[in-house]
Amino acid sequence: MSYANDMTMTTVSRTDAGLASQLRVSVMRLRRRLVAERDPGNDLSIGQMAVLGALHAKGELTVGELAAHERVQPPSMTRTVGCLVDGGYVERRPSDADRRQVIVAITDKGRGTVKADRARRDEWLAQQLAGLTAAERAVLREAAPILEKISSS
Amino acid sequence: MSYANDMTMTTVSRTDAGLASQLRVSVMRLRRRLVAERDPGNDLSIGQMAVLGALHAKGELTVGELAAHERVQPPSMTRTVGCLVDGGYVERRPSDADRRQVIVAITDKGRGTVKADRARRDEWLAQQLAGLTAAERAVLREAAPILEKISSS
DNA sequence: TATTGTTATACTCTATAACTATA
DNA sequence: TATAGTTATAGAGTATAACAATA
Repeated sequence: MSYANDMTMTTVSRTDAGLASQLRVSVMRLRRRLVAERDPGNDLSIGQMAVLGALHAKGELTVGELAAHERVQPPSMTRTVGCLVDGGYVERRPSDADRRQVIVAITDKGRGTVKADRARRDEWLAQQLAGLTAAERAVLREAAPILEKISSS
Repeated sequence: MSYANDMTMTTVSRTDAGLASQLRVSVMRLRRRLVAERDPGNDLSIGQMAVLGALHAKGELTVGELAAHERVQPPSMTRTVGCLVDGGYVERRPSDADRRQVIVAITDKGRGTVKADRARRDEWLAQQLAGLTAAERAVLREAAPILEKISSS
């Protein structure tokens, strides 16, 4: 990658502007495909799966925390959580520390659903990756943590 | 990248399964950030912007072509196009070849909106890219077309 | 009095079904 | 008769406003 070091500052900037465009389009398009490859045996909506995913990662969260995490208003989260409770994917209980708060916890069924859904998406993506060259896969292996770094900063 | 060639088939598969997971999470998260960085002076919905983007790229399309492109039913596209017409972003006219078809064409205002919206997203992304090392940017420059290839296959 | 969450209600987006115009 | 698009109507998801319980 030594050629990058030979560029002037102006050239690097211009190239990066193009990179931003290209990367945005690539990411948007790939995400669309990944969403389309959702588990058909899974009747939960995108929003419900997002909440379940957050709970799978963080264990337990209050309704307010979930609303903030998903950037949604509290009443919307109340509704979403209600659907998940009805389906047996999560359980709801009042907090001991502050009895106004409601703690939402994922159930075993919920964990299973998250894992199955992810496996389904990964299966499609892994097939696509298998169609690449080893060098291309190596590039993506390097790129993934960089994309992650960009998102969380 | 010669190490990949030394791996057994099983090892490669196992590694790629992990890569699929990692890549999926990275792409999903980055897309969420990019969507959040939409132009606040732009009151068009995500779906409307997607249609405008398609027209910006392809010039003119019929309602049916737009519906197929956005994977939406024709009545939904009729409605979306109607909103865009009301806002002056696109124009609608019957096809000369087949008078049942309705051709939708983007206006100058529509083109301006697409460019402003993309500039806004690219601005945020370019800032993030500027915080990377030259080597990391080089990796992303290689990765973008590979992500594109995966999506369209 | 302020905060957490819920209920009531309305709006947006998309879908299916029925219809009109053209091929 | 088949196709392109529209209109009518319904369902899912989310928002704001008003309210109940707790701090």
